[in-house]
Amino acid sequence: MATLKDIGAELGLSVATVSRALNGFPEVNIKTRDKVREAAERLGYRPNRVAQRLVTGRSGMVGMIIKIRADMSADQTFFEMLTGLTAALAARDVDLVLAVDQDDDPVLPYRKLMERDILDGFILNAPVPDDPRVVFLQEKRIPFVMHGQTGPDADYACYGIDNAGVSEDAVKLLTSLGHKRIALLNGQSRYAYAVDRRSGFLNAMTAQGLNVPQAFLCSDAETEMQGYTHALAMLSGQNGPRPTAFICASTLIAAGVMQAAKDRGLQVPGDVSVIAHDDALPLMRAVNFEPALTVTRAPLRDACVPLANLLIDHVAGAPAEQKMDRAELIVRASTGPVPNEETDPWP
Amino acid sequence: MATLKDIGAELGLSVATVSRALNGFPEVNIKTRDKVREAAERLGYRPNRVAQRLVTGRSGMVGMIIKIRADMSADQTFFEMLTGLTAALAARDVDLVLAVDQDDDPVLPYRKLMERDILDGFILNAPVPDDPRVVFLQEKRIPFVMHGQTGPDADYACYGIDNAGVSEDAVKLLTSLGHKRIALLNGQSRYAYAVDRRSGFLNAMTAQGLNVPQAFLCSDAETEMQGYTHALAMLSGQNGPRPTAFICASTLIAAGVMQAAKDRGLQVPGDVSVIAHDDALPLMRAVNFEPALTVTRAPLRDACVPLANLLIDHVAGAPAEQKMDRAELIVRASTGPVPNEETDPWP
DNA sequence: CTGAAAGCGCTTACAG
DNA sequence: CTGAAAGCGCTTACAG
Repeated sequence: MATLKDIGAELGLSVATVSRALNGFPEVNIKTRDKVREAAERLGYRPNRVAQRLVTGRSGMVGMIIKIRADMSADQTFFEMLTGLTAALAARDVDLVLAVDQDDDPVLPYRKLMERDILDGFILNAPVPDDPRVVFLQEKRIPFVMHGQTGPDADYACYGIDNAGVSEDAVKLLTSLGHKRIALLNGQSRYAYAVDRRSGFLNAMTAQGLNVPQAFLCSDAETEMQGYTHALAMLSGQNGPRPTAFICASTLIAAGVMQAAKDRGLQVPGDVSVIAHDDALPLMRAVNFEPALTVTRAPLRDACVPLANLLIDHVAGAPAEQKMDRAELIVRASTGPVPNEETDPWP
Repeated sequence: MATLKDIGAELGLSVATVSRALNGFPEVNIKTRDKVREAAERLGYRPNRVAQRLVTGRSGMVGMIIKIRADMSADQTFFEMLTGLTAALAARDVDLVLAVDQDDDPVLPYRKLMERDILDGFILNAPVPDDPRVVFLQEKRIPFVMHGQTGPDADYACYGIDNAGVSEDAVKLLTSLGHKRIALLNGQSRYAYAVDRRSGFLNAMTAQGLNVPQAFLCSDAETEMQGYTHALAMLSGQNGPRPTAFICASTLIAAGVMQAAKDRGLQVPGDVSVIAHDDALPLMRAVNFEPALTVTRAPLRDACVPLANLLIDHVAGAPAEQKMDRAELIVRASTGPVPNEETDPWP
């Protein structure tokens, strides 16, 4: 393995100059710089990360701790994040170390990893209200970034989409189509995103002068089966009027809803409109739905770049930054005008 | 953060002596050693891994590349391995870096990671015949360990269970109970373990003088649904005689088989015996089956310790070693004597 | 614009 | 049994 010294010897330059040239320091003579780069290329030089890390005092590694749930519906999400984060971090020469949380105490795995003293910071996900991990890491002054929006008052680095906005966009689209009886099939209420989606939904409905019966709200695991079960119950009409539209927390839930509509003999979007939030997971493409699914779209993988950059910059000393993006509304074929009550098979 | 120098200053010793004491070198005076250790403890000393790595020339990190399949049945397995490997490696101060294989070329992700020049070696799994990853890594002289047995002639580090033996044990148990018509619901035939299970099965049957009709052999994804479907077909009796016993590649498949038996109105083990290989995944416990499942048992997590140690020793210069364990046969309630042909509901 | 030097925190021959 | 010294490969003030 070629080192700076080898290049220096080759060119009759000091390692200092070689280092500066390779790192693009402006004071280096441009001809020198080019000579150095050419030699580095030719000798197959690659910087020794460990040496760089020793001198900069950073390990170049960040950690992520994943919680294993019996609910395996999170897996696609996990692999998608893993793929994206690995790439986004690698682009800045940072490696990701994973650990599995097997404990009841949510803070313990973070403590254990820090004791090994090899990490510069952490990436957290699935924030909950008053997240104990946040309290712990802030107290220990350990850099981290949170995936997910925990409110504008967050005093730590975080990136996420505007989840209240997701619900607002869906409600606006549906009400513009005349829908009044709109159901929300939400994610589990212990997660911040589900809380935000719910409040965004209720606020938007209220703003339209619409009232939401309790029976139109549910929070559950994001599986196809849950979507199916809840939609089937709501569409039975046994607990009062049926919804004419569903806002689904995920495309997986939407798949269940569409099956339920079918099993009830209802057309989408003729009788029932369906809109879902789309994390753009490769195995569940909204365009391939029949009919193609209207979505609020925010590819999970896209979140990885800001997450990686926020964390790396923060580790390097930049202040903790909060960043939020708005999901994109993509209208496809699963949403349509509210059905005419006269042609409604279950008036 | 306290350093060796700090401890030396505290005690009036050189960093060399402190280093030796902490690393348990035999030449150090025992009193000195104890003093040093006490001071290290008191000052909260923890060695700087990066510095250690620079001087030893190793990164202290190994990689694993995971392939993402549409077939999500592998997930439990993945998380189980991740958990076990992380722990087993951490016990020897090695970190695991994960990457996701998104490419068609199975070798590309290994090449990419090596170019980043941060890994000491790799852990591979799911070997296939003439594995191209093995060819590549051997050619580049990159240390690795394979999870899975690829034959006694392997000239690289590997650890796995005796998969032919798994089938042999199952066949021996079942034939000792009088079974002659035994079906094998195997994993996908592109994997080495499935090949070994199959040949072990056929050899053991032949050794008993028993013949296996083609209809009693199948290779498929290891899902409950596949177990259900194949068992249901075999138990229909439409393609010739029904099997009286099933050997299943996994407990998940066995769950499907037991459901199929139930749906056909058959008792386990009265009419049909079921035995499965059990990786001891936490979410699919063989003891909780109804009836409790007879298994060949080899907890996946147990494999992680030898894997980690084989790799780390190999990285440190030890020769590549092949190690194989035998699964444990645990007889529970799902296997019983072959049914009397007279009482057999479908003779 | 470039170089000599110090230093990051450790390990390990080499002396004594 | 212990210490002084060199060195792992880099970065970065400090001189010139």
